[in-house]
Amino acid sequence: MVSIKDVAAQAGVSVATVSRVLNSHPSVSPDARGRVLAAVDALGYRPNAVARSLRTDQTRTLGLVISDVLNPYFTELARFVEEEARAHGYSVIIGNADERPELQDHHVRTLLDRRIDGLLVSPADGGTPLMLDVARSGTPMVLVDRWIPGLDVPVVRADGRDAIRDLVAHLHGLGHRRLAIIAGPAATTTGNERVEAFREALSAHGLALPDAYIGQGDFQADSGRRATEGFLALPEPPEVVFAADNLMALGALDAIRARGLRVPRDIGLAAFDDIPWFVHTDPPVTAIAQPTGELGRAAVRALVDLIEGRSPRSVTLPARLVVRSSCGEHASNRRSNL
Amino acid sequence: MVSIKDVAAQAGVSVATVSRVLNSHPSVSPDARGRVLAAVDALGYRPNAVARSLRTDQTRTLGLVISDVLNPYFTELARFVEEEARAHGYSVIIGNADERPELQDHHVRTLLDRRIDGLLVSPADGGTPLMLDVARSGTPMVLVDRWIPGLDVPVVRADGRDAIRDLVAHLHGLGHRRLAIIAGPAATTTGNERVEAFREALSAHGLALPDAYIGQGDFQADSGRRATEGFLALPEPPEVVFAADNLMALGALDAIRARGLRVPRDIGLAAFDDIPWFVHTDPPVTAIAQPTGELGRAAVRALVDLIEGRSPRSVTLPARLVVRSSCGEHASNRRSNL
DNA sequence: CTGAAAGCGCTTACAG
DNA sequence: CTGAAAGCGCTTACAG
Repeated sequence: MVSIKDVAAQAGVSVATVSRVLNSHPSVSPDARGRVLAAVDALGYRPNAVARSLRTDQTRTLGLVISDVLNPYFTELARFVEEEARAHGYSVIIGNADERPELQDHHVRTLLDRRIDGLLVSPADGGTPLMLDVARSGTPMVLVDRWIPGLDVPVVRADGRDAIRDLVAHLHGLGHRRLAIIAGPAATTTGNERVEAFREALSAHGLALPDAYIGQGDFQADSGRRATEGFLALPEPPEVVFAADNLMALGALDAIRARGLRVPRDIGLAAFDDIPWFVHTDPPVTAIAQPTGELGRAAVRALVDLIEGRSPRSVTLPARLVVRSSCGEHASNRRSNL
Repeated sequence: MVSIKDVAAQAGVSVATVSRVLNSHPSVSPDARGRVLAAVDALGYRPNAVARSLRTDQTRTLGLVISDVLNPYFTELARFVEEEARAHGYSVIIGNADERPELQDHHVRTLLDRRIDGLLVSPADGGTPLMLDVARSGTPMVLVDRWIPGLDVPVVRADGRDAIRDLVAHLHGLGHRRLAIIAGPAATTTGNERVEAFREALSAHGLALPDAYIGQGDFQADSGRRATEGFLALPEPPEVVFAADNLMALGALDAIRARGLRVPRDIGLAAFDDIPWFVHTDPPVTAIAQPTGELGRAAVRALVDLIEGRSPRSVTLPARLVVRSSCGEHASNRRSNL
């Protein structure tokens, strides 16, 4: 590998001068600059980012630890995060926790060892000891989507409360009364909140949320499958199942189909997180859409603020209900919705 | 940040000794080891990976540049790559090219600047000058999914030829004769090959592939939409459209639905790449499945071989046809397929 | 405007 | 078994 020394030799200047032109420091003579640039070009020199990081104590890199790459919601989030980071001159390294706290911690540790400048995480649970340490250590950190109660760290997330209320109103209007939910892990805020918001919305309509109608999931497809099988085996199964994320909705569809039942004729289905495929599923799935792009961008902006010494505030954006036909339709609405 | 010096001071040994116990070098007295470990623990010391990399000239990091993170096929590939890399003691940094050669090059350059130990890429086109340079420079590199003609670099990919032949036989058996394809970019090998395999399979049945039945796509949804609109506007539209990846199939479904048409009644649809949602689309989509997990694992193994001085060979794995109902069904088959 | 020198945090021959 | 020292490739006061 050609190093700064080679460039200096070729240009007939010191490495200090080479470094200055590379970092566009003002005090370099046009002549020296020209010779350096020519040498860089001739040699195909590229500065060693590792050495530079060691010296400057900054890597211009952000770490992003997401709960599950296979979840299209997080994939999309990751894409926007990278895009915004790039616009600010940062690269991002993604770690996939697969919804497992130990794997999350493994990635956090690796990222810290690499001395990333800041950390973006959607915690896989309520806060491992490591996560608490990191927060206390002063490493710039921002939480996305999910947060850790009691941690004084900026949080960028969507609030699904209103959308869930709209969903329940929609279901109630359709005549459904037995409504069930497949929840995420109780240790995650999104796991809890969605259940609580659902429960409150139900009670506003005088409906209860019995324990049997709360399926315990982990945000992955298999758990949606199992929870749905549980519901279907009940003496009085729910009329509609609300899956707290899109993968559990996929699992629910699997289970319903395996039983030979049809949506929405035999049972309705709705999901948190909207994805392009929901338009083409059989039937199209009613879902709650998050402003994913905005979330990703806001999270990066908050983290960069933190890194550069400013004090960002938490950001909460509204989610919104997208009605399709998976919960049944009003007679008057038939054929009106694509 | 606590450094190796702090640990040495606390343990009452030299930094050399600390380094030795950290790297489990044999010649360290049990006593010294004990004191170092205690100091590491007390101080919460974590070695600085940046400094270590600079010194050892290895980062234990692999770069993975994929064509499009939003494509579930590549997301899955990335997940398996990370898993296998972790098993070999490597981290991976993912770069998303969004099917754009300049963005791909940006990531390759960044990755090289970070001195990753090896590069895994599914090229966004036929080979930018940078890619050719990298290959020639001797940087350990393995191509996945797509490759660059004329480049002497190991390639790990699936061969869809047989599966495409099976698909065409299936379509022919169903009575379809006017078969169209939405191709990927001509500059990609997967873009070309799938068209050529399709054309050959057609000719084996005495069918031609007219230019009007070749839609030019770019592996992303929008292009599938546009190509399908083109097909539907033809005086004699095709009976079946074969999309060369799952995102273009999504676009095709959008276009078909927007026209008020139904699959497979009005037009059939098949796709390269199988994804979980295809089971639940309306109708379930006949697709060609790649052995994604095996591809990801084999690619990492090949790259690690290269890095460690062994000489891996290219790997080609078969893809396979998964018949569902999006192309119509034999009368005898009705109701037999879930 | 320029260069010599120190130093970032490690690892690793070398000498003892 | 252990430590002093060199060096990886940079950047940046400091002096001129």
